[in-house]
Amino acid sequence: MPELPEVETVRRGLQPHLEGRRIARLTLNRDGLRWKFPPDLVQVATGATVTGLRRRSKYVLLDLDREAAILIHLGMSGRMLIEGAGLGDFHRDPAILPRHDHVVFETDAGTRITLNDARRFGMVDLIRGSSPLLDVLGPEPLGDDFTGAVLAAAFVGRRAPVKAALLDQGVVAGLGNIYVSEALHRAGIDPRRAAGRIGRARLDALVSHIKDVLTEAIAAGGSSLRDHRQTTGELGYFQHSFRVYDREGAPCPRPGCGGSIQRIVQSGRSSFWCPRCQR
DNA sequence: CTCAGCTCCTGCGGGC
DNA sequence: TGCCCGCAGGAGCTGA
Repeated sequence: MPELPEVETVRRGLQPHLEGRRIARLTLNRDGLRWKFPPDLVQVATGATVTGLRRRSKYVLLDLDREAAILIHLGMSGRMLIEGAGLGDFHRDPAILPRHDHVVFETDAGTRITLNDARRFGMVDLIRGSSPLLDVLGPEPLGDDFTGAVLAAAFVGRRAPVKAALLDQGVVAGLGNIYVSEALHRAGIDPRRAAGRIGRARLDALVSHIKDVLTEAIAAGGSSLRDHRQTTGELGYFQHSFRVYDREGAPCPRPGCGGSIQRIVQSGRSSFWCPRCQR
């Protein structure tokens, strides 16, 4: 499901239900996801008040009124569902199976917030101050400190394809398979090109297109692939704005290009691009 | 250090 | 209709 825009959409959906609320109960329905849950998670969370929700890369962080924060990563298939008092007729999609409800928060407002993750690639951790998971991350792509100069420095000497380099969360934090393809198409860059062999002007443009596509996707409530929903159950609609992702064989949307979208596999993952206008 | 491949896990859609 | 295969939004780990 989630790249940066989807995670930001989740954070915004959770915020009114968690910020300033006390966690009345935390229920773990298994001993972990990708990794085991920390042993003191329930004890630390129970009774704590959530003072704020942050996002870093694809992580959501729930700051608690004690020296700790709950870190959540949704992996590939994680979803946060909000149900309960005062939320009207929340219709739970029958495709979201209750057997994958792994973590359930209940707040003092009577709201139930459930992490459902079929593939269990997600993570829930408790962090004090920093965390090795966060320490390795590069700059936020929407931050002022993510610039063409920074990207150029990160790409020096790198012979990996730019597609793979942009998926490296240590280079820039939060891009995933969809938005990398979209940004490279907008920038007119061949995804196979060695990262270290892209000129500075083109990197400046690439940075600008990355910011644009992420900003547009957040404004649209993210992308809904398969049955991913926002926390409210509504669909994000940015998938209708994809120019290349999952559009193999479609005409290139760049005006006057006339090419057609191709799918190739790089490091085991699909890339979508137009061989005519991406060089 | 860098990089490609493998791995974790379940569900779904397409092809036969 | 039913089964099998490939593929899916991530990212840590391994070994070359």
